[in-house]
Amino acid sequence: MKTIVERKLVKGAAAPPAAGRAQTEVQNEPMVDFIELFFFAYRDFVGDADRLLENYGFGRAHHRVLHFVSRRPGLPIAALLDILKITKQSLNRVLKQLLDAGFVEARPGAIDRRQRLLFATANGARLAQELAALQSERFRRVFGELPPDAQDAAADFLLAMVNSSDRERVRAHLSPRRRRRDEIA
Amino acid sequence: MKTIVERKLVKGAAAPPAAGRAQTEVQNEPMVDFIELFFFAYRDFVGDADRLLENYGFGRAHHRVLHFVSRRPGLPIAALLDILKITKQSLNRVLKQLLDAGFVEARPGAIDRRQRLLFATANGARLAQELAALQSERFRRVFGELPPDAQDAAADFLLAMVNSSDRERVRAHLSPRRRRRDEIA
DNA sequence: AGAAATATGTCAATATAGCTGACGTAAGAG
DNA sequence: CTCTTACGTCAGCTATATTGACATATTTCT
Repeated sequence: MKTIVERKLVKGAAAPPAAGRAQTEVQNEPMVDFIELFFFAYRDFVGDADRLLENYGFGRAHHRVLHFVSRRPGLPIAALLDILKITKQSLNRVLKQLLDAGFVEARPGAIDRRQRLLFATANGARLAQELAALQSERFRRVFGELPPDAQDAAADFLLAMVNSSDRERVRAHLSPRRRRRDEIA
Repeated sequence: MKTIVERKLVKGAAAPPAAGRAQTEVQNEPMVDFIELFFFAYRDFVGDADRLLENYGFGRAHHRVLHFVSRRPGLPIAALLDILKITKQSLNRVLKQLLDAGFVEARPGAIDRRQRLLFATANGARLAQELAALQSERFRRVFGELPPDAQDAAADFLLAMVNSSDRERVRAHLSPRRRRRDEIA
């Protein structure tokens, strides 16, 4: 029986079809490097935590929720949804698992009792810290290999990459030392 | 006070192991900032392309395949799997759609005819370029807002973030100008 | 007070992107 | 001629996301 493979193959391998391609913009070219670098860097960055999370039966979604809840104690649901840019239905499955497992807890808001404010439990904080330690190792290695000003440069670069609509909010949650860096603007 | 800003990489120079607990504590804190910055930066970076891809009925998976096929004409399946770190079954669904849609084509290898070498078609190259242009815009804005040396600093940073096992291969695919930057072995 | 808006939960159906395991086939390598 | 490699494919499963509809408190507005 003839396979689909044979049908799809183009007979007589010769020159690539789009042979004369893409000399279009010279200034465009170097940015393609960044697209690729960013992909690989992020791929390996998240890969670290993934292995640890498996031991707990959690995935990346749980990691993100736990991270932000632990970093922003008392975070309301709506704020978390806005950070993650997902729907409440998506969040709910993951959040419920974290609540059931006792890594996160929710308390009704004191001012607005419709809100459920999220907090990491002791266990949750411990796991969050374990995960952060793992990923911090990578950053520490990286900055150990680079000149001393690389940390500030990287922080500036990453912050600039964020959509301007969210940039100030992201910056507001950096540690005070780093946040102060470009308040001179 | 900093004396000289050394831009060259300190290769293989093992970072000093934790000198003291107090310092570890201090160094730990800012890294959490980077974890968060990296998340937000990547979230918005990929968000750009997602909107364009919807018009074609494609997702991120298609984007990644198209990107690497277009950047590495004649890429064999196995190499693509290794780059993406996914299984062939996962790749196959996505790749088949790109083949059927005429954005990618496969030719048997000239040396090893078991291989299917992947190429972007003219249409595929056009879409890849459109996507790259979109994402390049963000980088161009970012580097427009930062000092002139930020571009090299960002490239060094991102490359250092990649697992050492893949770093040389990633670097080998950078544009020659950038690749030459730290060939000082 | 009553209506409207808000914050959240939930049910159902669906899409996408990944996975493991098992099996098949053509072609290179020993 | 066997073994291995490079790939395709079937089947079934999981994780993460989506849209749409509806329910329930609680706050806010008129």
